[in-house]
Amino acid sequence: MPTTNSSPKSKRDDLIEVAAKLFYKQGYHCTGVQQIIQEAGIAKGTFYSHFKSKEALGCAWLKARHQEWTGWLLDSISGKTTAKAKILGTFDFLGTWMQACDYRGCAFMNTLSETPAIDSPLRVEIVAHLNELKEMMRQLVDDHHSARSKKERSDTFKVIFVLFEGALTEIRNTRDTSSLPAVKALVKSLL
Amino acid sequence: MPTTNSSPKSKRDDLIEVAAKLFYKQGYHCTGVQQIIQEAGIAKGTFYSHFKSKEALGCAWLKARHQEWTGWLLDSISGKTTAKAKILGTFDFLGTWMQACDYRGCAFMNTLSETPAIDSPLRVEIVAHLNELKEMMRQLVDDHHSARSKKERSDTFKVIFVLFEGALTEIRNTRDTSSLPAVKALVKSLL
Amino acid sequence: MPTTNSSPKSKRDDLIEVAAKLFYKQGYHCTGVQQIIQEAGIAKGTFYSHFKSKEALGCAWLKARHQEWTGWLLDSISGKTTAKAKILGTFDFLGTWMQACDYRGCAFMNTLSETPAIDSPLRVEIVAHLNELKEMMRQLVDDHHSARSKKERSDTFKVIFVLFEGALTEIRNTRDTSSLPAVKALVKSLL
Amino acid sequence: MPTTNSSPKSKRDDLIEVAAKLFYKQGYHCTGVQQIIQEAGIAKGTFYSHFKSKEALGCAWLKARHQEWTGWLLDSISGKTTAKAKILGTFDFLGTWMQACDYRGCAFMNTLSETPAIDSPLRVEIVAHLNELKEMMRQLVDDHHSARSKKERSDTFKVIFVLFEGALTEIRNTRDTSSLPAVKALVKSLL
DNA sequence: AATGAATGAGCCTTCATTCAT
DNA sequence: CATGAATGAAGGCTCATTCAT
Repeated sequence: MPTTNSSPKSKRDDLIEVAAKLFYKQGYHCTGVQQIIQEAGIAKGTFYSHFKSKEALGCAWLKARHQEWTGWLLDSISGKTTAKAKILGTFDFLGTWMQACDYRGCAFMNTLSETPAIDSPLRVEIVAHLNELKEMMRQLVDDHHSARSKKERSDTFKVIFVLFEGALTEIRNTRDTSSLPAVKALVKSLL
Repeated sequence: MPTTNSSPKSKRDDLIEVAAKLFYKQGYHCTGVQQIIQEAGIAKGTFYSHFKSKEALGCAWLKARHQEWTGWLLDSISGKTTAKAKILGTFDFLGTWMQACDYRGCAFMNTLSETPAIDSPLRVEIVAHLNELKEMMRQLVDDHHSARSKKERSDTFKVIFVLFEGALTEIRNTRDTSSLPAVKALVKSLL
Repeated sequence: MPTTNSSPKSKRDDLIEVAAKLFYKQGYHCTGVQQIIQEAGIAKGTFYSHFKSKEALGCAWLKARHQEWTGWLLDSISGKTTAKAKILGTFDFLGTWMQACDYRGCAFMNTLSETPAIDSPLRVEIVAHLNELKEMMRQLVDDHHSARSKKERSDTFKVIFVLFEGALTEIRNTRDTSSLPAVKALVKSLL
Repeated sequence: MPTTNSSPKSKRDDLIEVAAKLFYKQGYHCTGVQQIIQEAGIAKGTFYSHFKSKEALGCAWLKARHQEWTGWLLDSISGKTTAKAKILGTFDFLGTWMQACDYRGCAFMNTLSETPAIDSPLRVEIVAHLNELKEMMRQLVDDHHSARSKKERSDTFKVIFVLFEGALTEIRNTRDTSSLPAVKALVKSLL
């Protein structure tokens, strides 16, 4: 995601950008503040003038990541004209994106795995992201199946969302997208 | 997985047992060797006479975890007489187990999230587990659909496995099993 | 020590005022420049345009504190008409002031405890304060015992000053003024 | 205070010994863990295997200091045969000791100045020391004035203790023992 | 004067691991 | 096998100070 305007990036943005790369690739706990500031070419003190803690940077990263990733997803389906096509498009996006990210998977789910403490501030961002993604897909299903009963729509949405999460997980685990066509075919049959 | 004989547990087993609890609950990187030996009541040196590194303990944990978890799964479906009932039973198991483990999810997938390095020794255990689980389920689908074409069986298996991984992920993320009935109904419709 | 005119306080004075509160309450080394400027609502750069270092602020604080505290002491005995009454009054002041300051004790002695280096600039202010206080009390004793020999006056002053410092210390240590009456009675017997 | 036997000192004792020197000379907050381990020739990790924090070392130091200093005091008056001589001896000790310690004063009072927080663990040790010293002197006064009323003994003790604390403070402040003879003479007159 | 971003040495503490006993 | 003292690199974070605006 290149910045759209040519305004000079702030150090804060530099830090988030570097952290995004490292947290995502190496994991949150395997990435030290030291490495982040080193790769960003920024002093220790500067880091802590922008973020009160590593955790605060983690939250800022997840907030930014939510915007970025949601943008990618929406962009990828913006050309589709029907809700059904959009839903199917999200599964195509899954394959494309996972290959592009070297099969690292969902930043939010990965960070949730690393941060089981139920009161972690990171969890707030994670849950917010997952909920928003969920609502986005629920809306698409509702749009497509507007004629059906609430219960039917809800169940359809539930399994499609589980298929989305499952496909993501499977591709991450195996570094292989070969399950995707069958999954997509099943989704199609549900719509 | 209880030990089959009544011999006193070795220190090595004590360490794995304590590590299992802590790695699973807190995460691999958030759990220090110090905490493990402390809670196991074992000396530092003794630890390193049994495991050459924390990573080696991690591998031993995952090996043991594979046996334990697979045992739970097989036990839970051993009463079923048909392949179809066994497959559906795995989804019931999912709900029961996830509630019992406080929604922490799959030790292997969580550890994969924490340890993205592709050459990590932990990854070997993770991949082995996931592959064995996959083969187990593939066998069940093959047994059930023995009359169908290889391609059909393969596709059915793929989507069921994705549904299994997806349901697991969804329950972990939301600490809620309410997606499970719809997922199970879909699986049933596929068999 | 209120400012004698009604001009708005300068930032410099704000800084000294905030520092006074924090240095006294928390100790000199436990109080950071950051906290001072934050509570004063003043920028980092502004701080260093007024004081070349934290130590310089410390000196300014002690200078101001000397004026303030000496003012309190003099005010408290200004109503007394004899030297003897004034001397006894200083011990009454001790009790009143120590209770008011929550038994934190003498800013100068406390800072001396924190700053043992013999060439510390802070020490200059501390010694100056203690000397001036000493001369003030010596004058009172001289006034009262003007008929006695120099040696006698000097010895009387010495023990009274030691009793003053001792009472201050004792009240600080115990957060309790119950030694004061006995001390005051002894002082009275010496005059 | 040299160790009386030739047993090899433990690293823990080395650390306390080095810390004692540095905390006393430079102050608690001006002395870093780094400097302590460096001068003790001990690794970081070793430090924290002996003390869970710098504060814990501080407490251990004060505990040891209490024994050491009390020993010095008792030794210095053990040759005296009467309570009166012992009391007067404590003031002689004051002068001797203060010159020997380069007028740094009482480790406990200095540390109290640095650590105003009322719930500091260091304060527990400080208060314990001051109380024990107080009881020691109260006992001497009681022994000497056993014929007098409780109130009389209490008041005498109070002023003598204040004189002790005051003399200590005055010598520390001025790096000069010249007040001591007059103080000692006054104490003598009270006994 | 005034600002506040930027600095980097230093803070206390924890880490996984080694080694002599 | 078992011990636990010892290691030192690295962890996250705060410090007093500088400097371009």
